[in-house]
Amino acid sequence: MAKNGTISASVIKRLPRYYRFLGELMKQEVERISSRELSEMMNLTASQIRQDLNCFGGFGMQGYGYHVRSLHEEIGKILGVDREFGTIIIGAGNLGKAIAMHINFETRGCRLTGIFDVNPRLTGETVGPIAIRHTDEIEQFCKENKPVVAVLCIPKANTQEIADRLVKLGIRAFWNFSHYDLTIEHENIVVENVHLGDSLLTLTYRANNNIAPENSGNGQEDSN
Amino acid sequence: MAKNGTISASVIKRLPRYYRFLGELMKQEVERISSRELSEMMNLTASQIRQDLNCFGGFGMQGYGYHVRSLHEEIGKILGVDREFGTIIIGAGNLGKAIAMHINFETRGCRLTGIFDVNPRLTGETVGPIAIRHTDEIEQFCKENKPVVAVLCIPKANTQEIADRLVKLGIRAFWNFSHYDLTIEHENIVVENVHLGDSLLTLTYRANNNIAPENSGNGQEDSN
DNA sequence: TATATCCTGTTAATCATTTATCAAACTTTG
DNA sequence: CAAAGTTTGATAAATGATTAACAGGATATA
Repeated sequence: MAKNGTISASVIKRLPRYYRFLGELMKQEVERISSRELSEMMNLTASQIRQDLNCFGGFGMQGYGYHVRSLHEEIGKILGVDREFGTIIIGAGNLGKAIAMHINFETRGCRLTGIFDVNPRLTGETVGPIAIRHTDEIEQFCKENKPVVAVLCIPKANTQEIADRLVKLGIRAFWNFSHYDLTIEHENIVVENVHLGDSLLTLTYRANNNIAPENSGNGQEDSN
Repeated sequence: MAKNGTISASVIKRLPRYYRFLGELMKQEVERISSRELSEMMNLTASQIRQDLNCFGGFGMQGYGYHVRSLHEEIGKILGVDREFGTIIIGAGNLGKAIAMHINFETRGCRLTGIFDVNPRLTGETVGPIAIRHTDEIEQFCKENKPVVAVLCIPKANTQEIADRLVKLGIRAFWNFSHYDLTIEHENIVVENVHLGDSLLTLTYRANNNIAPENSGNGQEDSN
């Protein structure tokens, strides 16, 4: 909550969503917006939006609101979308390929530079502009290209082993889609466990017990 | 928190993870486990585990702990894994196919019965055991098969329109992977917006500001 | 069987997050 | 330019979530 101190996880989770909505507003050539208007668009309270933004600095102006373009830019800086973290995908199965094609890494501070798979039959096949390499080449590749982010799309049995190996090669952020709860003891290494299966289960739970939960609004929920 | 009252979203989000860990313990033929042991495995406090489980009833026994098999079964019931919600995927691009192949719907109370895409070239192609149908067939299919869950893997421009159409056809739960914040005004309809892009952005934010956040432990984070 | 140990369910306390409030500051309008 | 209307940033209040504490009941052991 402090302007310099650590930002709470709840706030951080909302930042990308602010960034998206502001991007949309920019496309629609909206110049200014108040916390009240934005709150209506986003299904939040105006108070929360002001509180969140003030963790990072007073971007608004009384009687005016927020300048859409500047706020978008500021949040972009906070999120680090201007960086170019080298990014590799481990596992070129259905999911690995889908993520390679579906996620716009560039607009999120990442540059996808390599895809790896243990299956030698896939070696050489291309996913978009990138050729699949064999897992044995990871060491060589990392020494040359110094990637920072690794996306894990591999079976759970191999996940911890591969992750430990990647830590030694300088990977500092793991985006883990494997059906396994990855933990890295090392400091300064961050992990995001996605667990799509868990996400589906919470959905079906809510579908079952669907007596319009008064607490969480109207049954919408975000996974982030 | 009340035993009958509404369960908080925070608790619900943890249930699938409990379910997974208990499943693993069963595989390892562990018969009983205490909240303390489980808390060490899962990186939670024992207190939280007991608190969470007690939202649903006293499954444990003093001096003994929890019977792994029974607890697994109970949580399964709560999550509704025994149900068979008919499930369809809309959009058979990379992501739609990957989800069809990668997610075990059966073990999560869902039965995947149809995949649809607007692209007529994909019609007839199979994904696992399921043939892709053209989007025009959705109406007919829903009348005959009464699916309840829809997985949206389509561009954001079409998402709201398709969702509204599906609501009329009886869909009551949306698992939305499109780059769009879906909201359904209807009561008794639940939505889970996944937003993989946002998930990546929170990861890179944490990688940037990576001065070992004392609050959230050691930099591990779950998306659920 | 008696004793020491263990562990749950529950209540209380702490901590975190969200919402409400309001003075100060800017914009708009006549 | 003055008055009316907005809207922020900051602080306070309210709500929610997590952790701690502990009595009561079960197990394990000798």
